Amino acid sequence: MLQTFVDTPSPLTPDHAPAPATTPPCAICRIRKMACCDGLFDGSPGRSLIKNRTRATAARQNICRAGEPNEGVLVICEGWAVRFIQLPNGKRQILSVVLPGELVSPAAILEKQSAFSVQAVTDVRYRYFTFAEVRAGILDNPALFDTWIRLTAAEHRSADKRLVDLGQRTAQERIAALIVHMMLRCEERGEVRDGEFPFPMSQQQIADFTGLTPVHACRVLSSLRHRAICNIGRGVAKIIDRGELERIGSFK
Amino acid sequence: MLQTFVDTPSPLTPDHAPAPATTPPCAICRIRKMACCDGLFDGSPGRSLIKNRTRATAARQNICRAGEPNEGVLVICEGWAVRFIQLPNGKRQILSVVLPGELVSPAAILEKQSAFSVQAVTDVRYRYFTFAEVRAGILDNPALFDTWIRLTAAEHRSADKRLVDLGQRTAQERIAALIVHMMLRCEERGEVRDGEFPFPMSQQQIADFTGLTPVHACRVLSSLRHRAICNIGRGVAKIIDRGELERIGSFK
DNA sequence: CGGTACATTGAGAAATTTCAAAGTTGGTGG
DNA sequence: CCACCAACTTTGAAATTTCTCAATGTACCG
Repeated sequence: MLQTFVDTPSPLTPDHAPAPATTPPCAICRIRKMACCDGLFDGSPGRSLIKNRTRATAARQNICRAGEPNEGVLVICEGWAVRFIQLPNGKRQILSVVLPGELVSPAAILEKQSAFSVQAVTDVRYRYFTFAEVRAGILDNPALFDTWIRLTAAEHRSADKRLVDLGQRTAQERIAALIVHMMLRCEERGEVRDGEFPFPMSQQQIADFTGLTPVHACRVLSSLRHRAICNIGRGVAKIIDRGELERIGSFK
Repeated sequence: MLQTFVDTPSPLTPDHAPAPATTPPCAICRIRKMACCDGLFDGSPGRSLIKNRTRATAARQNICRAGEPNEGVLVICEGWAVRFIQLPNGKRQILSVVLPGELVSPAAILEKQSAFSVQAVTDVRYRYFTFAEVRAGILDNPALFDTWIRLTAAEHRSADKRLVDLGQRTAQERIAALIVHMMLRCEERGEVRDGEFPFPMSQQQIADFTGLTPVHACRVLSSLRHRAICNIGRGVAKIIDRGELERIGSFK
């Protein structure tokens, strides 16, 4: 797995080759300045990230499963991951998409047992912080406390928005909203060029996120493509008519 | 049940009409021992609830609206309330049902501007704590910190469950899940007798919670009634076949 | 009483799912 | 380099779920 990650960067990994896991990756982390881990931990030498090894999981593999004891607080260093809940009948709901530099779930930071699973969308590099580190960091440092409050509140607002999405909006609106949302997040990271950005989610994953069947997700994507609004496929999203896409995807 | 409201004026009352309550309400609060406010604040005399007035809002009126500056941290003292988001097109999604003794949204505890609205389902009595009180309380007292963490994590797990509900389950399953969920919460409060408990939500509210139309919610409720599973109406839920209801409502 | 909000019912339309089959893609081993 | 395999995507047709519109019935309140 690790070998896969180091030797065969997927088409979606940045031009700069990913660091081998033995190099302190945070030192060269492209998004370190915007990453939660930077604000949360790099300041205190004793708790610096650098001494923690990263791990890797190949695309489409699970990083952790609901019900397993948590190893600590999970942060994605590189690649896309999704947080999801699997039902006994085989259906699953993707709860959120996690990008590099983000905590997988700020609100679940002290949960000893996870209520959700996490899957790698692309090849992913990630690391854990121990509960003790995180708890002490937050209680020691009021600024960290506020940062963490802000992250938790943001995650919560985002969950509320998703509820509105799933409860009140059509298939097309949900898919457009997902594309717009990912576009904005990629834009912040400087990953959008000529209206194109990495979009590694499969149609099955898009369906699991939006609460649709893969077949219907495919039809909606075809329709968006056919109407020259955007073209999603092969790991890349190309936005053609941004105004129209945002109009469809925004709350009405 | 809410005799104190008889003397509050008609439904045309301004939303923030204060309750006439001269009695310190927490002293007689039936659910005080299980309420978040008891654990969070009653211990410290300087911040005791007792000196804060409660306010009242009549059934079907809004307690606060999204976008308005928050007055503080909202706790429901008596009655049912719902947290919701209203879309410009008139649709709305109910995010959660809040019962007496509960914080309206633990994760939003320090948000100066609310992202959601709150509506009274029944006549409701409630109060605010100031941000300063809450923040100081949490930072001063590690036990409170942990309590609050737990509340936030629970709210978050609940939001995730609702996402699964809205994304993956049928109308009948969602409605059954709502009924079972409220039954369990009422059971904890000792409000279930002979399979009956208060259920003041209108069909419109049930629909807004489950992401259905009121007409379809009505059909599902009729079906449950017709099949002798449960009978929802006139503010009361009567559970007839609990096993079957739980089977329908639980994750499959 | 009379009105208003809420609940129920029917019929047809629209959105989404299901099932099934065929086309594509990318990776693997010969 | 090619053939093959597995996973993913696309398309069609029919079934199902849910919505919309419209009309009627019912409870509660002043």
